[in-house]
Amino acid sequence: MRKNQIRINNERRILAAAVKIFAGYGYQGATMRKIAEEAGLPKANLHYYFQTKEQLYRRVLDGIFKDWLAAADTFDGCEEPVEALRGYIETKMDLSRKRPLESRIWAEEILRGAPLIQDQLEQTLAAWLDNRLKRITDWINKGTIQALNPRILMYMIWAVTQHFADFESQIRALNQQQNLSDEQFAEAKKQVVQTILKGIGALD
Amino acid sequence: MRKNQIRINNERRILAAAVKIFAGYGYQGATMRKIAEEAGLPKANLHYYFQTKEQLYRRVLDGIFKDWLAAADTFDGCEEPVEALRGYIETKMDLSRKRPLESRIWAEEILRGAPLIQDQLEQTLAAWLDNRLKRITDWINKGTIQALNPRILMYMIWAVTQHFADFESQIRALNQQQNLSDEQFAEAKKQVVQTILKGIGALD
DNA sequence: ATTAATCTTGACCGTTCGGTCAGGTTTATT
DNA sequence: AATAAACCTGACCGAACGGTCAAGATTAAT
Repeated sequence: MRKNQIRINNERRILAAAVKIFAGYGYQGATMRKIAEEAGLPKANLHYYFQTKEQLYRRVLDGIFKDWLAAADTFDGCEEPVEALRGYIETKMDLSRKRPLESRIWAEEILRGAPLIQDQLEQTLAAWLDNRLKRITDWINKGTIQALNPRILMYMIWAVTQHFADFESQIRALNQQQNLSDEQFAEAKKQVVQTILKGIGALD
Repeated sequence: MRKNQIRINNERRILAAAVKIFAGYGYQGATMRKIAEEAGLPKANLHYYFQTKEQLYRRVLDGIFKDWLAAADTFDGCEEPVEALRGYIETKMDLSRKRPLESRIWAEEILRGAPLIQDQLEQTLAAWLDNRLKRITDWINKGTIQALNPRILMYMIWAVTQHFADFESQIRALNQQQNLSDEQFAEAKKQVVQTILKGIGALD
């Protein structure tokens, strides 16, 4: 057996359990006992791998942040606004649907004022955003999309794409107590892309 | 002095403090001690007016829900989609800007799966939404806006209008650590209205 | 086979939580 | 002025929290 395998396996189990519990109860509402129970390990064992609750939470947030940024590849891979934005919006919505727990943990952290990830927002995310804003500005200068504030466009895209994960329980309550089916979600994705692209003058 | 005035005054003080603390720390993170300190009252006094933390929280949520629905008046007052939707989006964004704490409390409750307000969502909000969906469907049938799923349109509007309150700390981190100025917010409002209305074929 | 390193865990600790309560004070009613 | 009702609050309670630790079990290195 590969060395460190025990550590690798147990850290993975604990992190998976932590995602579930942090998403379901929030940082304060989550307890090390609940996470331990979900992971099927004694509580003291969690503290062997992650010294404090905050360290465990930080590791969870780090993983989410990486996925968040990785979703940007689609944006960069295309030259024209229609493909780039469609790809980015669809990737982001798919990510929110596939991993709603992570989306909710992120949302709660921001809601609480981003006490632990402010630095990453101000540095990594701000730099990431600046690069994309330049590309949007280029499209505006070329006349491919209409004149607008690119920053606000990105906020709109983030808002809509994450809404379907973060407000899932509200959407479910308004959808005969059923989660969106794959068909409904595909329709939503299509309409979101259509509305935004048309709304910025990239279509029609 | 009007009778009950003491109760009225103190309940108001406690509710105002509770909004601040619940918004800043979440339901679990908020403590009766913090709320009491914020209100400038002994903790035992809070329990005299609100027997439990959950009852206090419910009263806060009730107040938020009423404002939420009241913002719909603009939607109903206008016949044509451009005025109705512009009015609704602007009212909703103004409300989020004026009372971001309430918006965040609502968002956190939904994030946690709406444990306390599921009934209100499934009944009051669902009925409210159905009426508005009918009006949107009428516009589609008249050809005033293009064919789309009205439910998804409403989700998009909710997502974007609340984003500026709920994700304020993220927006601030990406805006040179400054909250949006009144001018920036007015620009955002204008662009959101423009993009959505154009995106559904109500403009141009 | 022996030693060292890593892993496991029940029992325990100080702190803080939501909530209670008795007894005093203030306000309203007659 | 007397009584009742409403209001106030320091001290306290059991439960649950994050975290610790010593001692044993397992795995890796020699």
